[in-house]
Amino acid sequence: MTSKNQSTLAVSTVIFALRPDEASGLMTLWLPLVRRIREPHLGQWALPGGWLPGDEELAAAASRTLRETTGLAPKYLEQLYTFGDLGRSPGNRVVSVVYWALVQSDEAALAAVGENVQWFPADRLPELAFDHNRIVDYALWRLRTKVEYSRIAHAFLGETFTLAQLRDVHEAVLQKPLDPANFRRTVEASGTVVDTGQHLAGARHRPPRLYRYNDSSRLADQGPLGPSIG
Amino acid sequence: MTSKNQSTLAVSTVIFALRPDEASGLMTLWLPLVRRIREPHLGQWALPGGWLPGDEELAAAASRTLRETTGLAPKYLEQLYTFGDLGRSPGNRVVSVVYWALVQSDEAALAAVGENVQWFPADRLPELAFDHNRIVDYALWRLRTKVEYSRIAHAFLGETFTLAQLRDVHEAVLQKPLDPANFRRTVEASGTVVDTGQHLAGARHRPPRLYRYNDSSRLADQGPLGPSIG
DNA sequence: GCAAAAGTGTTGACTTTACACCCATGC
DNA sequence: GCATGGGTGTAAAGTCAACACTTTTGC
Repeated sequence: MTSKNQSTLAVSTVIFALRPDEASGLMTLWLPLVRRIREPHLGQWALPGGWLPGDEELAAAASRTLRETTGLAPKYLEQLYTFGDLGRSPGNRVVSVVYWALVQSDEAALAAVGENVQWFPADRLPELAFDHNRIVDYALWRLRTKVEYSRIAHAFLGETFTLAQLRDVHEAVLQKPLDPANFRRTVEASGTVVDTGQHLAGARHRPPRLYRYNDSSRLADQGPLGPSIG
Repeated sequence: MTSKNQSTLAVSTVIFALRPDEASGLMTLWLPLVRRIREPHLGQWALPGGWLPGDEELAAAASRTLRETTGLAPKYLEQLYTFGDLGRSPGNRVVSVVYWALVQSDEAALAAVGENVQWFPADRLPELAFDHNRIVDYALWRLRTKVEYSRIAHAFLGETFTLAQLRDVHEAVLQKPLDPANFRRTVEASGTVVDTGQHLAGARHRPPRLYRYNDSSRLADQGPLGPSIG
């Protein structure tokens, strides 16, 4: 077991959701963490995950462990990186295949929260177990530098959405305001969304159009690797 | 060994070098493959790699296995993706952490070539063992869609180089001709290369300037993860 | 009508692209 | 001189950011 030629394989997931900041009211990124219930790092917060069974696909294992620990089912799931530094865990060396996931805001609200599962704002995290702070930093960087935002934004939203909602998502991820006029033109030109013809009434202003994500436009993303949706 | 909860960990590397195509004389991407000397897939060509020892860093293992099998030492080494599909290997499930590497053209010429190691043009490969064709496709896609070309180009070239050589690299990777005038301006504006003041004489035309790669400009690449150079 | 957000139009700044042209060397 | 690639200049086309302005709803 603790032989020189063995490493243990684990799967972890960084899960992002978008919800309003309690103080400012602005949409910000949050993520759920689980409290360690055994050594090492007992009591500290960590990313949800678990050991990889020999008969389960990597993405399926990521999906399952995060469902078991947090009750969440991701709309978007993609491999992030594999961390395997010798010193990242005391004792036997652990190689972790890490995924990153996005969940819808309303689903995130329903997620199990308790003594051992809690949401934290992505840029104000406590000190996490193992090298998990580093992992979250990298996941945040990937989220923000990802060119293909339409799919990401779609993962945060429902089936239909207004351009203002879509813009909110982009602004929250990029952490800067976007010009509504220019944003509209950019999105329309990209062809990643389709006008449903419907409008959203109720607000005390002109009813905005509802759009739907254009499924036929999701190529040229991961390249030859098909996009994995857990 | 063949327990339900065990997977075997391997490390493989896709190595690229740039060399002139025999027929056209144009620079194209080539990669070395090793012949399988045992089952499964005995006799087929495969990516260099090996099992991961429990006491070796991932990047170090990638570096070592490709040195042992091909004699090459990469100037650029980066993690590509982790492949772990259940059906990718007969028998026990194998999870492979795959790296991609770039080597200098002149060094590639010195590399061991024999019955069991051979170079192939990247876009005309034979049928490889396991899922290695898929892995190479993905590595090629990553190479071509990588925004940060200067470091990549530098990895293919020597310490000093002319802008024409640098342009050759870019043209080979992107597979399209580039305007020499505009290329020059773009590179000079980027600040990734420095004029050495020296010139390269001997050709029967105006002697081109020699440039050097600017080390202080290599940030904002992998983000929070430091670049690994094996 | 008024406020608020949806949605359209326009202009100037900047970037990219195409190509004309001069420069310095070997033969 | 002539051929060859190095290196410079420049104008048209295209892209992007800022912001004025019109439209449609709830109250």
